[in-house]
Amino acid sequence: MGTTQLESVPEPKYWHLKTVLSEALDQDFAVGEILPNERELAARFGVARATLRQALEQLELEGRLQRRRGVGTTVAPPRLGVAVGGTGRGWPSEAGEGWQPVDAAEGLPTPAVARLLGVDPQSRIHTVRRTRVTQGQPVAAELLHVPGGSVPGLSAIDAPAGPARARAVLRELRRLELDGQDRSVELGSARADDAKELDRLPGAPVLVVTTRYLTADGTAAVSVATYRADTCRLTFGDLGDVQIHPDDTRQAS
Amino acid sequence: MGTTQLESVPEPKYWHLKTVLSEALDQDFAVGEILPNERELAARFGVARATLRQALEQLELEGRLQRRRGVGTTVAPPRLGVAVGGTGRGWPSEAGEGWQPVDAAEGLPTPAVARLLGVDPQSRIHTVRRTRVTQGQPVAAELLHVPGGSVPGLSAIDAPAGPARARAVLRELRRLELDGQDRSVELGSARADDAKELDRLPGAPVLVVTTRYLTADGTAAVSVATYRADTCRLTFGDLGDVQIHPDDTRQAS
DNA sequence: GAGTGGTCTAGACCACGGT
DNA sequence: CCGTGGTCTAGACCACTCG
Repeated sequence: MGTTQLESVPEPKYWHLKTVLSEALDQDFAVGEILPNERELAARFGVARATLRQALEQLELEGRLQRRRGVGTTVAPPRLGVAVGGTGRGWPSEAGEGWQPVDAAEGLPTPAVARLLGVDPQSRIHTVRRTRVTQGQPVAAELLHVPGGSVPGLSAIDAPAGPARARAVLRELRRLELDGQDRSVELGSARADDAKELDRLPGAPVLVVTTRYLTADGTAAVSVATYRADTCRLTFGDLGDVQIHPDDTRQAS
Repeated sequence: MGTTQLESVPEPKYWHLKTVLSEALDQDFAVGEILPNERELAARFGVARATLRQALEQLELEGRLQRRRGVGTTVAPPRLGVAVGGTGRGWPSEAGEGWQPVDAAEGLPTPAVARLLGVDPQSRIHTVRRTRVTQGQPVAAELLHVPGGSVPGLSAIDAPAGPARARAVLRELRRLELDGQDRSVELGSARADDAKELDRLPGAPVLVVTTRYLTADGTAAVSVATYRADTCRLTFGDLGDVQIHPDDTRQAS
């Protein structure tokens, strides 16, 4: 009788821990505040550090925490709403939306890019690297692939490597008349070079946005942008303004 | 002299392991094939099981692997492209696109939902639960929130709990004239109930798609859909057909 | 019951950021 | 230099699936 049915379906420790921490974050901590270090938190909750870390990992994945080696764990601000534009907007903008051209180069496409572009894998393409910064924070790294054949003026570009060359390619690209766009979003993990641009460790979770730019002739360019999944909320339309608290967005009915 | 500079920037073991495994998956394994178990793989690569698991975790996050307790680790098929519709499509379809109504209930909104709907947190709303199935696989679980005030016929619904009631609410909803939509995508982790519908463990990575349905009167409904991040690629437009191999989509220029 | 992945422990050392 | 989070180990036990 007196026996209450405790843990009949024993919740994993890290899961329970995550819940407890999540509530503590809401109530007892302000954005930017530093949490006690992992060893102390683990001791305080009576678990191994690895278990505590599993809980922190989840919370970081949900955008609640930010961890930096050598510094500590801080409470993350709400995710930034970054607009990625509805279908059929237009060419990639130059200065707008925080995009910053980094460099451009010529080379062979990967099989997947060749397939997306609908070109011969052996044909040379131009690749523009851009970075997107919002409110001082790097949020995305992009590779924009343009087949040499789709833009006439491309081969004439003689700007030296660097932002100037990237801008030149983009300028040529915008001469074309755009018919529409195609977009897909999936989860990925940051490659070493992207991670560096995003100020994260390799393998960090990212949202990979693949965009096809279509003209009457077919696919004129393909962009693959990797957004920081921990700090970003991709918006299509006007939802960007609204504050969404990550944890109570969804509810049991 | 004879000393080659090995590991001058020592790559983490699990990262290197991931690369090796990734290549092995491309070359030596077919989709659906079962890998050796974790203990054997760890032994074969000379690492602790935890380290091996860290590599597997990443590969699963990228949609390359599928792990099921009691069964084993299998090679995952390419991600399913699931259409989530461009901005301004229309009301949620009933039978189309694999959506299946599950249930409907009345209750109070969470603060976040109330904010998205622009209603008083104390007002009662209807919540419809739906599941989306594609090619026999559950890919998404959705909660559709409808304020009682926005649809006149809603209070007259007397269908018993279950799919019939859900269909009734959707039917009433479709009477309204839709002005547009708003959408955002972010990373999250599956709540226990969603995880069950998606056939995953709680905490599994999901893509949370929040949609606002707008009429002349304001926000008529809000949908929060959680898609399996491991198996799904969300598509906006016509990109759904194209095969994208997860790993070589992005390249160094 | 045998075999699988999932959780957890108690340590150790490393890489990085600030002082 | 110290303190932080990041990696890694070698175990143990649990929960699940299936024959």
